[in-house]
Amino acid sequence: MPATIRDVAREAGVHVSTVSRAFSAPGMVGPDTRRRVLAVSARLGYRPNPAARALITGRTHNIGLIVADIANPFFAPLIRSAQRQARARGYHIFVGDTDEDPDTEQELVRALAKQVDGVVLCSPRLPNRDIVALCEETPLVVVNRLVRGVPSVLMDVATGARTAIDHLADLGHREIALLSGPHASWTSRQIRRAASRTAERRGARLTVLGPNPPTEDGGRRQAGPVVEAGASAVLAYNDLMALGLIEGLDELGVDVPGRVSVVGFDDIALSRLTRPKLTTIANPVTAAGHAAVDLLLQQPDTGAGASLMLPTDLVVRRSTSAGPHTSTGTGGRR
Amino acid sequence: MPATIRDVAREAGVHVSTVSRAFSAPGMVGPDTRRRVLAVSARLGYRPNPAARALITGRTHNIGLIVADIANPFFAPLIRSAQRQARARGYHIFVGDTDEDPDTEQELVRALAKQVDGVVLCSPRLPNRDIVALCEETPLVVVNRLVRGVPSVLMDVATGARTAIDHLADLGHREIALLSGPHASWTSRQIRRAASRTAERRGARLTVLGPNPPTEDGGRRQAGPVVEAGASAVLAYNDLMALGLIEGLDELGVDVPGRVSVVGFDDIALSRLTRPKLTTIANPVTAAGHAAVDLLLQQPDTGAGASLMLPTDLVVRRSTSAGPHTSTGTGGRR
DNA sequence: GCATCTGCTGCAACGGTTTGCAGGAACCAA
DNA sequence: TTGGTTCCTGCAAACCGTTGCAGCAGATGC
Repeated sequence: MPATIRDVAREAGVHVSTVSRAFSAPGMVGPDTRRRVLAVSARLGYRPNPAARALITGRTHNIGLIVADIANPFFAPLIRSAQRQARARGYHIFVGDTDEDPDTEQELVRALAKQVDGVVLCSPRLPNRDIVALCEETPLVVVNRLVRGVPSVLMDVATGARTAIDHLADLGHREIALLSGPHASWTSRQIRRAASRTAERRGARLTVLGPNPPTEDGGRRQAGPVVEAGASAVLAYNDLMALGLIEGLDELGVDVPGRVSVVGFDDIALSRLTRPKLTTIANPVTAAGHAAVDLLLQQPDTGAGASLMLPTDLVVRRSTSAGPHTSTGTGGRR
Repeated sequence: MPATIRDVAREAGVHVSTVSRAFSAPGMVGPDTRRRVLAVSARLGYRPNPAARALITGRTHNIGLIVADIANPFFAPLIRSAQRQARARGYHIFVGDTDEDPDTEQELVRALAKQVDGVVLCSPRLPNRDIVALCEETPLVVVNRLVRGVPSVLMDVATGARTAIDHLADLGHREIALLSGPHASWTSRQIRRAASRTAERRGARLTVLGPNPPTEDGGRRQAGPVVEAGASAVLAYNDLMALGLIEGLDELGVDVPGRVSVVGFDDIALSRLTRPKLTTIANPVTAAGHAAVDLLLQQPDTGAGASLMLPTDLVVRRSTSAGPHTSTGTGGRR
């Protein structure tokens, strides 16, 4: 029903190859021929069929974007910026939601592989080995995970965690709890390691609570354990958990930041809107989405393996305050 | 490089058509032939190329999903549930972000049209006329808009708005402000009309403030105007605006719900996490995403034009309280 | 034993586009 | 006029599957 290249060719009195070239290699056809072809195309509403084009060129001008959970506000800006950047470069994007399930993740990549020029895999839950295998089947860029030989976009969560613990230690906290994320999360491991080290260096005790689902509810459930652990400060794997925790603590009558300080991770949009406003480590998600697409599309040029580390940032708001060991001597007063 | 149907045919010692049928019409090939073909396919990692398949069958098994803003938390669950339902039915989804721009919206539908079996258009900003035109080019389902002849999924925002105003009137509010949404939003018009009527019926005065961008910032900016208008209660076009407004009022030293009651719209996930927790009209977004996909995929059967109206729900939390005209006589005390 | 039917498989056209190759016209220089 | 360019256009193969049709073998019916 929609016009094909043949319809245009017939109507314009030229061969189909000329029509094709009028679109994809404008310099190769005579100016007046080109004008005529374009005019006819417009009149007939002709648009080249991407599937047919892909079949022969091997380039689909589509990319796949796979995340653990589309509805997680952490990913929303990433998807948005990836989509925007893709579109700017003439690409469309497929999104896939793995629901935190590694098998779905793998299956999704494979299913998409044939209809995309590459896949951006965000916060994968798959073991490295499988990611490498997928990488051989289709161009791949991984976000939030370091995999040897696979180009990746990372956010410097280790430094973020260090900064967060330093911030809490500076405030005089010595009993700190860490709400860890999903077991398969590389980010969570990074945070945990950096937090442990920093806590040790600062002479604070770090209690790791988890793994937890990276949701509000995952945080709320740890409210009890947090007070039992006697922590005066908490670093959460992400803002959602931090907010859930604050919620849970509130239900227990524990004031934040009065009795417990809470630091989140990500700086999702809503952490500015809660009360108390959340102190958190800002993750450069928008930049990451943009960068992942760029990396994917230029991949053949630069060669695989290029990785990118984006900086994180401590944003101090109102969910942290001075702890029991505030050193009035050297730390100054607040 | 990836295996094609011909590789499998050669390796299995059968004709390509047999391989094809082994996948798409298993009953038509002999059982042992089928087994052999499948075994070879597995060994070679063969998967039918969807583009080639689409070229001849005319079905891509993809659908397009277009929203005004992916990062808006209202759409996230919708995208998620649409993706899930699509996948359950063997479809993948493209997402497009129009950035609230009608032209982008139209262009996106057209660009996607050839590579999808249909498009779900959410909260379109395009005039009805253009939507009808698009509908003739590709199967279309519209969410949050009623367009004659185009199948649509609606949420009963009119009833929602009525319920909200009734709630506020019941609480004794007589000066109510409405923060309207984007000018091109059908939903916003519906809300406005229903709110006006209800306010009139209840003897309350409704001041319409807007149009506003449907964001936190759009709400914050109206904090001043709200107090100037002397309103003791506000209904916002969406939760984001409501939260922004509360934020703005807080900066002005106006307590919510002490001096001003605020009702939001949508019941996005985070409205449970703010303080005060937001009273809002819950929109059945997840159901809508699911339904839109179903409607789109069964479209040829039921014929176009089928529309679906999903119910909304008032969720009373802590951002509303008794107003100046509390009728202690009939309304009971609180 | 012959015609008929059923079940499986092969053949070849087809879908819409791209692209290497070749041919033709117009141009220039000698 | 001839030979060599340069530009433009047409031809046809190719991409990877699907599907209507025909053929063939074996089984069935009489």
